[in-house]
Amino acid sequence: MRNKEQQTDTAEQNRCAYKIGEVAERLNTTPRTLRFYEEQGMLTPFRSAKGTRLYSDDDIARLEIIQHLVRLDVPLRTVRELAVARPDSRSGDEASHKVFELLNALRTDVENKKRECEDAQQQISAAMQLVEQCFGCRKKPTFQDCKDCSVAGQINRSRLFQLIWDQAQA
Amino acid sequence: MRNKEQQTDTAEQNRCAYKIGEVAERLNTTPRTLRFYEEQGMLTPFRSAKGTRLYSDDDIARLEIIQHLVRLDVPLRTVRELAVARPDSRSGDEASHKVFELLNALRTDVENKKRECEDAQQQISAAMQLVEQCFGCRKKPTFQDCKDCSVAGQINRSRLFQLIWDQAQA
DNA sequence: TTGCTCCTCACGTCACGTGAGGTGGC
DNA sequence: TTGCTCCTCACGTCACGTGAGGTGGC
Repeated sequence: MRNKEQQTDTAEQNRCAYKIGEVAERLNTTPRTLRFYEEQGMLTPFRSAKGTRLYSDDDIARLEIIQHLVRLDVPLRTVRELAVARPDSRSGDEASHKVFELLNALRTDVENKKRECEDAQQQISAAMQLVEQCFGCRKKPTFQDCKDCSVAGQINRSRLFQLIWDQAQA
Repeated sequence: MRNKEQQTDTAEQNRCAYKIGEVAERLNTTPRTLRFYEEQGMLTPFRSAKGTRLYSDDDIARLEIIQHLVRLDVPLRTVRELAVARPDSRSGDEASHKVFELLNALRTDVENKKRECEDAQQQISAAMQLVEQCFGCRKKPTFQDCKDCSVAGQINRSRLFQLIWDQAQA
């Protein structure tokens, strides 16, 4: 690594150094979460002489990716595995196969999650249509009072609605 | 409620009473999770004389709905709110408006989650295509050795790939 | 000096996981 | 009796949330 490159690297790290509060607000999260990611070795922001964390644009990009994965219930452990697979490998071939496997597993997880979302959307829509039919109803919402209502006969149109409509809880 | 109906109710509860192990296996979960849902007041399975939990078909249907919602990161608190909104209301109108609001909030959450999945699918596909290009590469996966590779120039095709490819971690 | 953000412990929470030690039916 | 499942504590874990008490620049 030549001297010129090192200078550029340092310059890029110092340029655009944001404090934890700004970064948290920008990423719609909390300082505690950013400190936690650091605790877990997900990234190591630069520190000022007094110890204040200073995040570069690269750090922020990294955090955004972590956020995306975390929102899809990817454990931080897996995120870290993805991040270290390449530097921990001895050749491009080894690195790429490791990463490919991780990404492949991730892909099926995301596919399944998406399907769950689509199923839930169906359930929610159906349940909302049923619930709307009770707007303005003055009866008490009990098994007895609803027994002969037309809504009662449609319960099986949504499993989610069965949870809502369910008979007395002990 | 007439005598005949009560008999039927009791019969239905006793009929098809599964033990916790069977139920856990069928729902692809653990006995501990089912006990936890009970602790949280999500359902109250019947007990045998010796204390063994016996789950009815209705209990299982209820558990399946809870599982769906939990997988979408719906807090158990919210699931419980959905379940108690109706019995806790004084009229069908009140119940339906409460439930409608809860379902409406849930719908937007699920929509957002689905969008996150779709975005992630794009990222993952793009990252996999890039990673495949490193299959068979004998170089060391370092900044220096990869600098002039054609893959290095495509990093910006996937933000996820940037996490994988990222320069040295401190 | 006041107000704001930053820092490091450190305990709390939520949805379970994981033994520890004991009971009960075939 | 052996093997299997069930039970109730109760502590551990993961991804943070939430004060507690103190420092630092405008």
